[in-house]
Amino acid sequence: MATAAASSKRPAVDSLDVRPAKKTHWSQGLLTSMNDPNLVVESDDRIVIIKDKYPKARYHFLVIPKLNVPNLKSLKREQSELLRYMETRARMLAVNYPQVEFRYGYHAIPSMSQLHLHMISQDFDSPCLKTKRHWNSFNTRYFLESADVIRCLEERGMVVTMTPIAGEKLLDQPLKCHKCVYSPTKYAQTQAALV
DNA sequence: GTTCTAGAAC
DNA sequence: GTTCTAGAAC
Repeated sequence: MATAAASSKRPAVDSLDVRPAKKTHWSQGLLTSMNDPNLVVESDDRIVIIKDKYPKARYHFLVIPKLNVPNLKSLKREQSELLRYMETRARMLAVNYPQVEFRYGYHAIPSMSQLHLHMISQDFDSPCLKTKRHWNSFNTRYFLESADVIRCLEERGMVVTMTPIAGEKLLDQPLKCHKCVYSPTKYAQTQAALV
């Protein structure tokens, strides 16, 4: 009786399952972001383009295939067309930013699961760009040009990247300007302060 | 991937 | 004192 009374008073919304979604491991975050309307900027039957949650430049997007493709290693030769399509969609989006220079590529050893093509403007002006590793992930060979990845897949039937150790080595390299010879050292910083 | 923080380095 | 770094947690 008491139970029946309580349940009859309960508003309809309570009958919906409002339990929070199961916690997923952080490395699966892209699969969540793909479905976040606040992040999605383009979408069709094959791909989703989202804003990077922690943009490392003024414009930083990720093109993600809807097909489950965990990483570069899992790509088969037949899927080079998908990679071409991802780059094409990225370049189509870039048309909206005629004055902005972009690069299109993949991280050699990404931390997040699900293949994602970075489309990043070359200003690298962002409060989220905080560490040497951030910089080097876009400005050393750690950043694999989309065209090179596609060529490799088509010529060799697989994407050849590098070992995690080789990746770490690149991320740990000294900072170096992507436009000129400048390399910020303690000495250079001291001299700059004196000028 | 990010954030936080303790200890090292400056 | 401040800054940098590596490790753990998320």
